[in-house]
Amino acid sequence: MEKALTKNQSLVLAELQKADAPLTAYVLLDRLRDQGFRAPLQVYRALEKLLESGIVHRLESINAFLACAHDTHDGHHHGVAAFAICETCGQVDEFADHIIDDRLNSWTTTRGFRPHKTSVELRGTCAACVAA
Amino acid sequence: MEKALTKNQSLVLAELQKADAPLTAYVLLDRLRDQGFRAPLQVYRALEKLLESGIVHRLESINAFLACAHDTHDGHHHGVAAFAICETCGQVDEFADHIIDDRLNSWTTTRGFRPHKTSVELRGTCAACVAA
DNA sequence: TGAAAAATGTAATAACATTACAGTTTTGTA
DNA sequence: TACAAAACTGTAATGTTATTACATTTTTCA
Repeated sequence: MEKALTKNQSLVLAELQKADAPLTAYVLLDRLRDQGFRAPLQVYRALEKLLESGIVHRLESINAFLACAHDTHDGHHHGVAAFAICETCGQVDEFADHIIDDRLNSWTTTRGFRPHKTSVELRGTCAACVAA
Repeated sequence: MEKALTKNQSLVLAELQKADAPLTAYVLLDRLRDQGFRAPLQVYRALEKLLESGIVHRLESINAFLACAHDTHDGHHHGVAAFAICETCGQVDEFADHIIDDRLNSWTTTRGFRPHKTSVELRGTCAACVAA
């Protein structure tokens, strides 16, 4: 069942959803000052919950956060999310590849490794910026 | 052709090679104080070069650095490196999977995305720590 | 040999994240 | 519905990771 979001969680999520690129915690803080945010922890705590429920992703390679591109209303897993991050324009493309999933599962199963959090991130230049 | 390492680069690499787990920049700094290191930048600058040449990897998800597990004497690429990071004992297993490579290449080629740096990181619990 | 490129040293600061402590709101249930 | 537990919030301080700025030295190589 869907857990309702608290006020701070909703505010953080809304900012991420209206942004067209990932935001850092401190940018979120700045953008939420008008809504009463005063300290980093307010942002980090909200993010923590949003990350847990998978509504938001953290891009490890750039310390930034992004609303999940998929419809989150359905509860199903869509495997490991991969991200193509354009270092020029900041746009991020989220995708899933079940074969990559399979390969990673195969590796972890064989080795007895219990994955907790997996990240696949490509940093580079998107087609539009390559053309420009 | 192989570029010779400078003094600072050699010192940083040697520390990483003698460590049995990834080290952060500031841990490296502490361990190299006796060799004359005084400031973070000395570490970061050495790391920058070591990362460029692929002798060292950066683990994005834990902000730490690791000497490459492969023989670096041969100049060949071994595709994208994947890392299984045990959050309990800190040990890291580096592996490569050419099928994952293929899938990522396929995605980037199709989309016209030019990858600059790719990271695949699994954080979790290794077999030994699961057993314990 | 001498100019350009690369590397180094040091200080200061920026960017990202957590700990500690105090208080409030929500939730579930006796 | 009262009330205890759990979750959430607020604030300050601090810890951790990385970069900018500036001055100097060393290496490279034409």
